[in-house]
Amino acid sequence: MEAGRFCHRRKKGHAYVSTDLMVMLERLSAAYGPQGWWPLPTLAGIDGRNRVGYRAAPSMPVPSDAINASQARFEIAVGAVLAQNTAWTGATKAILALHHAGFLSPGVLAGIDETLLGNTIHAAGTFKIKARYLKALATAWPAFEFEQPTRTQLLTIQGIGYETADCILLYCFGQPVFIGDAYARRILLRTGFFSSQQSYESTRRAAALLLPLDATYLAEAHALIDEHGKRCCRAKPLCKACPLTRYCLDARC
DNA sequence: CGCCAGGCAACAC
DNA sequence: GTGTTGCATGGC
Repeated sequence: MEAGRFCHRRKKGHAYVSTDLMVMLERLSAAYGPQGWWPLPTLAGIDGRNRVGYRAAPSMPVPSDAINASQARFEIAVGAVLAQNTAWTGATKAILALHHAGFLSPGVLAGIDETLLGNTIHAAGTFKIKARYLKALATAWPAFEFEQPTRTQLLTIQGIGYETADCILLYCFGQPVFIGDAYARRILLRTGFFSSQQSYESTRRAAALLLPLDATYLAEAHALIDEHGKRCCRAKPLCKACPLTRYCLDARC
C-alpha cells in the first residue's frame, strides 16, 4: 500500500470488486490521511522523543524481519493495555515513563513491584489494575517469541479481552483481524451495515467478510474508524463535518 | 462542571 | 450471551 493512500480491491474470482465498506474507508482515508498508529519507531531508537502526533505513514503490522521487531511487538502490546479506556495521550506518557525507568522489557517488567509500576504508569488512569495487567502480560510474553500466540491464549491473560487480543494479533503479529470496537459498531450501525446493535464478536466477523483479508489494510482501517468516531461519529454526532453523510442513515445527519 | 478517551474483570441473570 | 459496575487520569 502506498503511503498516504488507502485503496484496495477485494479479489473475487478473476475480477476485483470493492465493497461499500471499502468505499467508505477510502473516503475516510481521503478525509483524514494516513493514521500511523503502529508500529511507531521503537522508543530505544528515537531516544525518548515523544511519539504523539506521528502521522507520516499508514498504520501497519510490525514486519517480521524488522531489526527491532521483538521490542516493537512488546511495546505495542504494552501500549494496547495502557490505552484501554484512556486517551492515547495518557497512554503515551505512561509508556514513555516505563521507557525512561528502564522497565520496558518482559523480563524487567515481570519482576517490578506492582505499586512502583502503578506509580510509573499513573498518567494512563486505572493504574493499579493496569499494573497488574502489565505484569501478567510480561509474564506470558516470552513464550510468544518462539511461537505466535493464538487468540485463545491471549484471552487467558488477565487484562486482555477481545479487543486487546485482536489488536495484538493484528499490530504485533500481522494477523488479518477486523477490530469490532465500539466505534466500528456505532459507525456500521449508523451507516446501515447493521439494523441493530451488535456485539464485538458479531461485528468482527461480519465486517471481515466485507474487507480484504490483509493485515496492512485492516490495521489502517481500524485507525481510520477510530479517528472518525472521535472526530465526527460521536455519541452526539458532528454531522456538519462528516465525510460520510451521503452513506449515513442516521436521522441526525 | 460533565463527558469521554485506541476496555476489562467480576458478577448477576 | 447480555447487562451492569468499578476502575482513574487528563483534555476539552
